[in-house]
Amino acid sequence: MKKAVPHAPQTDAGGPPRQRILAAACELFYKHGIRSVGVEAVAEAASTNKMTLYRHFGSKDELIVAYLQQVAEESDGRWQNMMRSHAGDFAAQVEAWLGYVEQVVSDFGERGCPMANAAVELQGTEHPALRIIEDYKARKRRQLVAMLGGAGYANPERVADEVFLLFEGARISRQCYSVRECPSTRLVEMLRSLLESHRSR
Amino acid sequence: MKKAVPHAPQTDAGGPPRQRILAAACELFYKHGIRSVGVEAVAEAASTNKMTLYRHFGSKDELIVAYLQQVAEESDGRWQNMMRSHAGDFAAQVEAWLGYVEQVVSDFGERGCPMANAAVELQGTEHPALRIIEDYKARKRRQLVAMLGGAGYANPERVADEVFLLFEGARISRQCYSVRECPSTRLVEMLRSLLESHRSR
DNA sequence: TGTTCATGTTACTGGTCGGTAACATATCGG
DNA sequence: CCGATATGTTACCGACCAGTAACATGAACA
Repeated sequence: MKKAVPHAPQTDAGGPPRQRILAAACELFYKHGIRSVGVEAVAEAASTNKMTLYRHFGSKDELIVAYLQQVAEESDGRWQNMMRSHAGDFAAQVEAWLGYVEQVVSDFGERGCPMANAAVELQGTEHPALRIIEDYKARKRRQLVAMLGGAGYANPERVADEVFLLFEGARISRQCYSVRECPSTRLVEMLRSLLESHRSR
Repeated sequence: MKKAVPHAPQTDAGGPPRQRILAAACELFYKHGIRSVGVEAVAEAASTNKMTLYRHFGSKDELIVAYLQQVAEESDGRWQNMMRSHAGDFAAQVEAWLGYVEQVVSDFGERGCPMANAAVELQGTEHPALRIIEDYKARKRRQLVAMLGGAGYANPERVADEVFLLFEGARISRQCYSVRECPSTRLVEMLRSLLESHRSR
């Protein structure tokens, strides 16, 4: 097995240690995966040390949980901002979300959905983080259904599921394809025509 | 970190050691992930020992490569059988493939695409297995395009990509959702209506 | 000034894991 | 029967890693 992160870069950035540690964990866990990143590497990247890390997070498992909670919080916050800044205008909400999707899927640093990746790495265990992932995905689905329902789509659950699977598939595909061939480059246009074909009938 | 596979079950089954080892690796790597399964566990599950394993596979990395090659071989074989047994009848080929998808997605033991899972676990490294994954996915895409093109769909690349992302998304979702809510349960009907809407126009 | 509390530092433990050495056993072809 | 070749067995090494102990430092605050 190759080591994923031999010498962690100092992704410092100030702020209290707990915050720096969490930020470093977010970056490293996402980039290299949960299992292949050691707590020492996280502490180093946060410009601190293992002891301080363990004073804030009782164990690596707790840190993983905190990492996923952080991801969920950021994602939920982003969603709420998006919905609020187009409150009432459902079409604009959908459009804003498509913009976000476009951005995610074309990001060079895209390494898939952090939640899905974590689920893969923790499969077959009873890690408490799995609960967070499940809740997160269910919540995301509900949000999508609500938005599409508001926008007047006939079968919002059905459309949401389809949209969801496409997005999910696109993100995981970014790790399996050479950049040139990855079908995720056409995701947004797929979503557009999918939504078009389910337009409020 | 929780251990994923504390005591490997003896999934014996006869045959020469190399074959048993590979079979055990396939099962364990798929069930619990690559990183969390040790070579000792694989050897035990194959009713042999570490030394014999290392005589056939020079390292764990080689075993991982062999595992993914095996997965690819099986998948390619399945595809060819499916295509051959309905040679000439493209509609029947599509139908057979949908049957396969249905089976995969409703399998209780489904833990996502082994290739995609491996890609997640190896992200950020330069593991030789990544090459195999990339080739595999590109090949799968070509096969799908060929089948759909034969079946007379107007934009086979476009349809294939969409079908692909849906399938990929469905498989990864099985690891993120509680069984009841997983949108993958509706995958096949999604695929059907998607194909229907692109019917040879 | 002196106390307190968070943080830094070093060194360590115990366990796991990939990989190897050395030797024993078994099987099979000549 | 003999020797070659594959396999089993045991023990070990070195690296890594999660987690802890003990102590030093430094800053805020009374």
